[in-house]
Amino acid sequence: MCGRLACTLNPDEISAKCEYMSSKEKLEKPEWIHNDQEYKPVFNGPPTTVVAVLSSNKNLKLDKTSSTEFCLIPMRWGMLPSFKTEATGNFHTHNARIENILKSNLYKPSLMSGKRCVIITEGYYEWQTTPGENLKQPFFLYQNPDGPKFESKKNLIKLAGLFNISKDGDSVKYSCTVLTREADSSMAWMHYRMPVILNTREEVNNWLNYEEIEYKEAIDRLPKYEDCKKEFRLKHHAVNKTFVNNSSCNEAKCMQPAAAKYAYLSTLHDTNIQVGYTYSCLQPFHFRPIS
DNA sequence: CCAGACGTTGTT
DNA sequence: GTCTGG
DNA sequence: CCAGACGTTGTT
DNA sequence: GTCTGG
Repeated sequence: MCGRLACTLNPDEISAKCEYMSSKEKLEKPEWIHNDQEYKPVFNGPPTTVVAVLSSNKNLKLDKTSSTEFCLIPMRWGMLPSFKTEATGNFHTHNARIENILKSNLYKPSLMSGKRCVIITEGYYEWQTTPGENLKQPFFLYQNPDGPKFESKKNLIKLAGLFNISKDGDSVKYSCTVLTREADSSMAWMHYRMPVILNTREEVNNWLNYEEIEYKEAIDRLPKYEDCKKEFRLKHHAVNKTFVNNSSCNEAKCMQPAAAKYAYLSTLHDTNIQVGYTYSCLQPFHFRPIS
């Protein structure tokens, strides 16, 4: 899941939509930190794309700290392990299972050093697989009260993640990964995993404020999709597979609604999902069937 | 002791 | 089939 | 996530 | 770096 995303807002728009309550009880817009990676708006971004990431500024190993408590910083999506220095090969992870992060050698160092972050997206893509058929229908998932009018009132989807800082020759590279968990029953028809989504300021603060909230507590406080308010539930529509499947096609048409290629998909799924809705033919997969 | 792994995804 | 690159 | 490569020789 | 397996 969560292997392709979109974020078409410019840096200033993102900052405005990431306003948070500071420790002085004031609303603050996070300042952008500049490194040698560069965030650019993206319509169809695969792992390795540079994404906008919100983090506490205190664990970023900066020469000077930013003027805001939280800040935005460009990071490579696809976390490089902390134990690799220099040319890291291609060992990276763009998703991290929340079930595994506490016992994993890869993620424990990030958790222990407070490298918790929020990956800023406008939406993400998911490919629905159908058992027994070699067909995959891509969908775009997003939070936009106006539906698919991408020009106005864009709402962001904030994904809980972890990050790392690794040496890359003479420079320093920031990289991050998105936490995933089993999909809620209303989402399972599309895919059996989903990202951990943060909606409220409190949820964002719980995850980023690593000095006040230690990692085990922070993980416990991560919200479950099935508990989120109706206004935060994701919308979706089918998208054009010819465009979206090709990660080199970084164009707005990737996000546009398209007819699902197969009749059963368009009749059952080409509407916004309802809370509690389950598509009985596509239960979550399991690694091994019980029985 | 040293060597080698360290991850997710999909999927039946 | 499996790895790399986008 | 998907798409595309998957190789050697000789050498400006 | 740190844990597991030999």
